[in-house]
Amino acid sequence: MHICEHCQLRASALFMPFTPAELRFMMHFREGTVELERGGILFHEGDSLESFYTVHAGQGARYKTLENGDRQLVNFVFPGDMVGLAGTVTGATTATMQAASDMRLCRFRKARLPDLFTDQPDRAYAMAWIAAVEEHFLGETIATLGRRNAIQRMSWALLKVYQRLVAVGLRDEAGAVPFPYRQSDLADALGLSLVHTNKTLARLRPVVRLAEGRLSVNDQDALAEMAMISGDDLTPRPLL
Amino acid sequence: MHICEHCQLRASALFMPFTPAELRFMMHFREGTVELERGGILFHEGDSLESFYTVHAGQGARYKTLENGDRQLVNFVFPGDMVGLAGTVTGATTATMQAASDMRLCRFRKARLPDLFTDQPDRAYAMAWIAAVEEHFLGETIATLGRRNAIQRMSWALLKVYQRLVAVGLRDEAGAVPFPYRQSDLADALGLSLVHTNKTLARLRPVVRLAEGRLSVNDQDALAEMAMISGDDLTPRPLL
DNA sequence: CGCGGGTTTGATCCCAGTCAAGTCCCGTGG
DNA sequence: CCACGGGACTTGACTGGGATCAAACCCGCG
Repeated sequence: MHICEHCQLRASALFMPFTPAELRFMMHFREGTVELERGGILFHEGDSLESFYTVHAGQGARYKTLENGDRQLVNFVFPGDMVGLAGTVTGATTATMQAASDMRLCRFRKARLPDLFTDQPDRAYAMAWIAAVEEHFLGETIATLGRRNAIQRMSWALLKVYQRLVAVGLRDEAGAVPFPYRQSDLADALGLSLVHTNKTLARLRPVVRLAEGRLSVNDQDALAEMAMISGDDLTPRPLL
Repeated sequence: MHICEHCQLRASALFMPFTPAELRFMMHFREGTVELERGGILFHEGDSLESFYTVHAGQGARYKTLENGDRQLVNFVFPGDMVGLAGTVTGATTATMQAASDMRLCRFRKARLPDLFTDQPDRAYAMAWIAAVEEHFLGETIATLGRRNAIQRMSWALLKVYQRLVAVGLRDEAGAVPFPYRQSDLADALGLSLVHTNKTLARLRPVVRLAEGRLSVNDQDALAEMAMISGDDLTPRPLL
């Protein structure tokens, strides 16, 4: 399931293929691409958007800023993801979208969204599917923040990120995946302080390492180890 | 935005009205109603559903059960809400849906979902809208669990529940709304222990009371007070 | 060489979890 | 009629995980 055949190239492991007719339609539907440099902001929380996007390359994060000034990261954004749909449909994005590395995104006009639904009911169905998957992840995040302790949260997050990046084909020979986020990003994602985030990472160092913008896992056993720690089993999930 | 004109009767304050043609279509699309008694389970996490539902009356909750056995409530479910869509689209629900009071729901066949998208693009758009609103709530929940302390979480949750139930017209003369949940439900929703939930409620008692299945707020000032405590302002949100 | 962003480590404190009792209330059965 | 039990709620005492404060360290850069 996907919206952009272009971004789908990178995310092919995740999504079903397009028919030629759909491809032509999508090429037409797409408005262009957007380049975003590390740290760049695609939209702010509350913005009303004229476009939504799919991620072609690079990684980012969506976060909310609370009244007292601190940040809660809502999710990481990876190649193949769709962002900003809420901002076009409801007139206000629910979070700020920022690039953690240089990114390239495909842009789609809001105005043509009804056309998409009318002309391609399958695409509308795909969007329902994507929304459902998104909801699944947010639900897991809620469970993690609500009920797991620091080391469980950390291994859960790193495991999910790793699996996701492997799925989109970004694992290198050494078994590492790109990880442009800072420890403070992880802290804000997991609801931990920066200091405790660091100490927790130290405890996990025998299993997983974070260095030079890469996340590397020692071996397959390490993955199982992380799953064990996080309290998440390795049985392949039906979604994603 | 809504899917069921029947449930919309209860939730009319929230949703836009149907056209007569849509009404005829929806009546046909709906398969029937479901009665659920207090404690009853509509579906379990992981179930593949043949139907999804809208809530006509009563309240419930969606929760996940973790490996270690404890529960994380993902969201409360109120009249006008749609539940189980993910279970029909992706083949696996993301959480268990349980009734906190007796409930009546409207049921819609999965098999007819593509028809809905094809025949009524507006309805498809409505579903995107609903998904976006849902995502908004889940994001707020994540921010709350990640970054707020016990008393902030509690007043945030009670305020949201209260506002929501007022919006669907369930406030009585005394300014109270039905609240069939137990303190342990609140605990599981907010990621707190039952004991601390109770103590936090005690601290909030000058402002808000929970008794006999009702949630009552002293006055308008109390609402502002809760908003202040929770760190959430009272400015009306664009999304409900 | 100084500076700033990111990371690391140690010391201390406090919010919330855990354990333990006890109350209130209602339904059931002797 | 009262004893019993179980579910929801309450309250107190103790403990610990993670927040906070503080200080380095490392490294690339002007």
